[in-house]
Amino acid sequence: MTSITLADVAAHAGVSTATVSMVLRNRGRISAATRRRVLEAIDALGYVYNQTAANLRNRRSNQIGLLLHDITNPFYAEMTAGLSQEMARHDLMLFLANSEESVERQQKFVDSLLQNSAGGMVLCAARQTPTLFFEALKRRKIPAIMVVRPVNDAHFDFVGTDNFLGTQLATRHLIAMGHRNIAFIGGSATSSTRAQRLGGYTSTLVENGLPIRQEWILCSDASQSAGCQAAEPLFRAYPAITAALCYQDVVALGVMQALRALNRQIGRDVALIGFDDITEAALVQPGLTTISVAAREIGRTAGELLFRRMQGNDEPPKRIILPPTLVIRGSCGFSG
Amino acid sequence: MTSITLADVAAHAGVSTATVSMVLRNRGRISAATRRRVLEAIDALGYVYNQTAANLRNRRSNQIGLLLHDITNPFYAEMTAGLSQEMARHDLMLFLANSEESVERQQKFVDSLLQNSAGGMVLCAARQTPTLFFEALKRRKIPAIMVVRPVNDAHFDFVGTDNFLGTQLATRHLIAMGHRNIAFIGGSATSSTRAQRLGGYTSTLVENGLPIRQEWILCSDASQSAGCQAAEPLFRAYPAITAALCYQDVVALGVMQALRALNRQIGRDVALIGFDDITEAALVQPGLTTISVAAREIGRTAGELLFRRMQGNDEPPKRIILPPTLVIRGSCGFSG
DNA sequence: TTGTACGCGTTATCAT
DNA sequence: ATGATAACGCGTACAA
Repeated sequence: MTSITLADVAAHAGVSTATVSMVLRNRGRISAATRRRVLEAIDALGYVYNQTAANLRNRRSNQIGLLLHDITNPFYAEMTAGLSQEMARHDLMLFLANSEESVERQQKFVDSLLQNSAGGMVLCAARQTPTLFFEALKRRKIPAIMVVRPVNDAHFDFVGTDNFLGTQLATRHLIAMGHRNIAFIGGSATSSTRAQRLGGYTSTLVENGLPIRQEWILCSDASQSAGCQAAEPLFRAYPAITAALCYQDVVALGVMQALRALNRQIGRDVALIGFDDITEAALVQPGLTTISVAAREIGRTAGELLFRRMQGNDEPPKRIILPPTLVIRGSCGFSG
Repeated sequence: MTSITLADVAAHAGVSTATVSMVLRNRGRISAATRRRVLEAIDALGYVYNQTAANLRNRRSNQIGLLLHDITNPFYAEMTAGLSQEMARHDLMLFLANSEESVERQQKFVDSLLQNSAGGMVLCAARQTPTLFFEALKRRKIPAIMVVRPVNDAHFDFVGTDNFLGTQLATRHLIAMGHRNIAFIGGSATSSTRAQRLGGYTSTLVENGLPIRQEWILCSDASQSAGCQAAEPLFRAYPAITAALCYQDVVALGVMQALRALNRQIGRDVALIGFDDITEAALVQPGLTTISVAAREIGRTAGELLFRRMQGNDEPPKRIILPPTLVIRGSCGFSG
């Protein structure tokens, strides 16, 4: 099965390899007749274009990489779908890797991308990523878009959501519903995303003359069980709390569990708001009021921007912040 | 930024390119001293291996493709995570594409894989895939593993679950709980997976001397809303139905909605079983009893098998059927 | 439109 | 036992 090469096609069509290459890529000025002959030869021989040879010659491939921590997280799955769609539109191939927050795996993936002459990458960097990683990445001239988790380096493009505004919206909503004792549950203490969300919450409390109570602000891992474990002692210790803003929907789902265990009815005794608007938020009973961050749109936007960068666009780095929206469901009750 | 090549490394270390190549790939007989010199040179020059050049020479890449219809479906996200993990173990790069059931997009992706000399692929073929597609794929010598959706061609390896056994387990469980009037809701009429699941259901009914009522067997799209729309008229028309077996969890979630709208309590008035054991199944209230098909395990297994095929294993095509298990939650009640 | 040097590892064959 | 030589994989783009 000695494969057919572009040279074979050229010979069969009675033209040069340069001509065939130009026909294949719609470049240069080729007469219609020649073009037809070439296309016929390609068809007759069953020629398969060798992208690898082209990539080698071009010193650049049509492959881009997406790094996440966990594709299983519905938020990231949705984002991936958006990016994937955008990549398909431009005939780019998408590499996927899950870091699972491992800096080593992340580094390995990026190294592989470089070895494959990837055209670019979209990264949601692992939590403990050292500054060195970004420094090294900058030196390579490969376009890289950061998503979701902002990076402390203005060199990189970033696409994410307005965390601050998101929790502002949420907190205002709770206050408008009459709540005065609002807890904040979830997130890792070292997360800058959390800092922003926390900021939206605390600043809105202050604006409304409400006190900030440190003991009502909790951290938790990004899982349902962690949310549940964090929430139960909180609500037990402070029965005055009538509402909680959660760092993530998945945490909010855990808080729901805790409240059920405490026999406090969600939407009546306690109002709950999440963040992310994952699919599950619409499925639980009552539905989880949450901040929607348009995960798919983040993916799509990152894809667009990356594509432009790959085309040579060298405007200054951009920070694209997609506006979050409040999605009202049953978990805050429906009274004003 | 003229990049460092293997030849540069060789020059710097005072050896030939062959030697450097052998060091990099741990092949052949290289003395420890030479090896060290080469490694030092690599380090000193900041050499980046050019995988593309290697792929061109090898006429094969370390890249493999995964085709799904929708990464957003939690079942497939989970499977992807399993495959991704397996690929990372073997230093293989994973291409991802969503066909969204489009035969064209699927073909395009596979063509791209061929053009990139992919080492193999894992496919969950689009629903209307023509036989020609598989015929053409067979002629290429590239390993391809089919997952989840079986293909009518014994040439291909397959990894999936035992749909028949799954619905047998589910139906037996319902019967053991005392149900006699059991509906079957969901799936596309043309799906062979559905045929199998339906078979497990009907044969178990027959085994137990229960009648099969065609009007209690419904199709539906794979969405919550479709499940809801299908279920409501059914339960309205046939109040005698006390249990339903759903083609998919996502359909079951819709059926739950419908039952709530009809004021029939799930787990008490009507028992419900799903299929897939997606994350949401554990989150809804009451929890959805379902058939777990170990999505992650399917991905991992497909990855293992693909890797072996890429290593040259040419045993006859395998059909690996992972056993499903019944996961009991609240949606069937807890009485025996 | 064409001729052809080039991108860069790989490995079979040969040398010491 | 170690290492060198050089042909090769195949598309691209520039000079002619």
